[in-house]
Amino acid sequence: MKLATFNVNGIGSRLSNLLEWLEREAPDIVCLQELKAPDERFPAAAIRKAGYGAIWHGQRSWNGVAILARGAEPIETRRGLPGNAADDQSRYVEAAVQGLIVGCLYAPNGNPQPGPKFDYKLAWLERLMAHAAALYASGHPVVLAGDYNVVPTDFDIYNPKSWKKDALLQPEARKSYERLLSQGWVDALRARYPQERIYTFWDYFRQHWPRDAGLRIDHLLLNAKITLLDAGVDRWVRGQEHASDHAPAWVTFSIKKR
DNA sequence: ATGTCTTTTTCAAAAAGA
Repeated sequence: MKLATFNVNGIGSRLSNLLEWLEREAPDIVCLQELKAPDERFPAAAIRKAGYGAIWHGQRSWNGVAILARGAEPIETRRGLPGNAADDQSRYVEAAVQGLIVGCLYAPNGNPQPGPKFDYKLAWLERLMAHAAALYASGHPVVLAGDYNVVPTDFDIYNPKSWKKDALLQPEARKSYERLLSQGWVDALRARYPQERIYTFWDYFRQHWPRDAGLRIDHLLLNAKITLLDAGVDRWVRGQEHASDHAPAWVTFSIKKR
């Protein structure tokens, strides 16, 4: 089983890149973030034609998340994180698919910090943590995949110097991610590559992609019911014409029998 | 401070978020 997460940065302008990637890599399950489209503009027909069932939680202009399943229909188990009924940003959707629970998330960026956006980010991560604890303990195999907007350590960025004040590197955000992991989750990319630098995002500025000046902010977290087989990043997608600023990250795994 | 891209309002150019 192969599950991938891909921040597309606009499903409307990225559809051809997405379809080419789906055809070439054929992941079984896909988590998408930053659709930047309301529900009625999700390209369900094109995705179905590519062989995928889908659920989505869109929003005009910003955010938006979706879960795709090759040759199957994801069964939605949740839309939106619990814990704040007033939160109307589309950043979480969850489904039962292929025998596991998949949580697809797009954490707040949090810039500028300090400020209300950073406060919202930390509060959102707290809510994620509370829900993740319940999922972890549910007895089901669970994968939590998406754009966490957290660079976990200085080893997860080409050079932290110019990002020291960025919300993605703040100690509070890093502590949140660390506390989440301490519930028992396996960070698939780091587990697979303990000694290598591995990135999932290269911003559009300052020639970051040609210089391989990347950040690791897209993460795939596995609970104890899942056995990690392999993981990686489809870097070729970032090198395409008209690419998103993120590349897809993926994991292959099996589900434990007991 | 800057860099670049996407979306929205509105139908060109600029603002805002990332």
